[in-house]
Amino acid sequence: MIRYYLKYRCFKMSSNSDKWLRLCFEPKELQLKGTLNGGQSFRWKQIDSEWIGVFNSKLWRIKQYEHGIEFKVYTSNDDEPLVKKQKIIESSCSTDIESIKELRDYFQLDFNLREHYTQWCKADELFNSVANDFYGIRMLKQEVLENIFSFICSSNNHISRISSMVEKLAIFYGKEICSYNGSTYYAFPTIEALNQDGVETKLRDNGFGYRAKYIANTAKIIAEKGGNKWITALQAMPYKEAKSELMTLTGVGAKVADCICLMSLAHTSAIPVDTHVYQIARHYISDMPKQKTVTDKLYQRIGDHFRKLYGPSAGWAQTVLFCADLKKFQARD
DNA sequence: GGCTTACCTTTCGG
DNA sequence: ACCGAAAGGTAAG
Repeated sequence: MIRYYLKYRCFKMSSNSDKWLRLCFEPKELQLKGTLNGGQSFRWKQIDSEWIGVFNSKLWRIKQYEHGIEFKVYTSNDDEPLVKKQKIIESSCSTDIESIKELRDYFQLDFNLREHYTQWCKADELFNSVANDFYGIRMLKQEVLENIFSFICSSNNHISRISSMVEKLAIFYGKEICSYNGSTYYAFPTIEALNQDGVETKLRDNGFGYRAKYIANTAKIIAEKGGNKWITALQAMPYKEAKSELMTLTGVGAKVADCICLMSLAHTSAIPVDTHVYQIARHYISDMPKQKTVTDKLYQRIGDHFRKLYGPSAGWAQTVLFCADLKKFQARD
């Protein structure tokens, strides 16, 4: 068993509250652009040299630099419990350590990416050919609820439109975090907020199309199954069980369920087979049937192929191929 | 089990 | 500028 080590160091850039914190790691462990802009999360935008986005009900500004990343985090003040506020006054560094931990979890920095890249390069020529250009692409560990509703929005849809839909969900039903640089940022909504009357109508009026019903129904189903308790139970399930549980939700089929398993439940071998992956798979599998649609059987077969090729973290490897495939068609930057 | 069709709307490309 | 097609699919028959 190989143990992986990464070096983390944190220090303040200045002593006042408006400080940048640093998270250091080996080169090529994380590329912000490929990771945040690769179609996993729809809530990040690049402004000048920094990435701005929301997760865990906080606003994060993150910059890549030579030996890691620098970041600032903003929380809404009014919901901090008194005890926590006192704690902040006593020791501002404790929140810094919490922030660092949250960020490490979000980027899953305990996963040694470079070692895996080396293995995937050996295992597969196509991976090897894109690995240099698409280094440092990680799976994020996202909030489960955001992940579920984001990918319900993703069906038959463009990334640009998905992003605007997720933003609308946050604006309509999420709690305000803060304003920064002329924009107001909102947390992703709770299940209670999404399970109100009138959600379907409002979303339909705002261009969600048939997904409005999926979202309203799914919110209802999750609430009836116990809301956050259901989420906790889901997080404890093994991959197959979690996948079939997710597929009981409206608008969640095999592909979306696998996205959620991979991107927020840490099931590293889940392979979401979409049109891109299907096209990629055609290059690998010689006797691939000429069907236009992906049947259940074919879906399974394609996933198994990549799992055999890349091993237990095949989902991570496949995401790198997906990013490479995405960028091929948008080489405008 | 596999195949077809409808589904909403926006964005993209010719 | 206009218009058809595609867009990280799913559900129903």
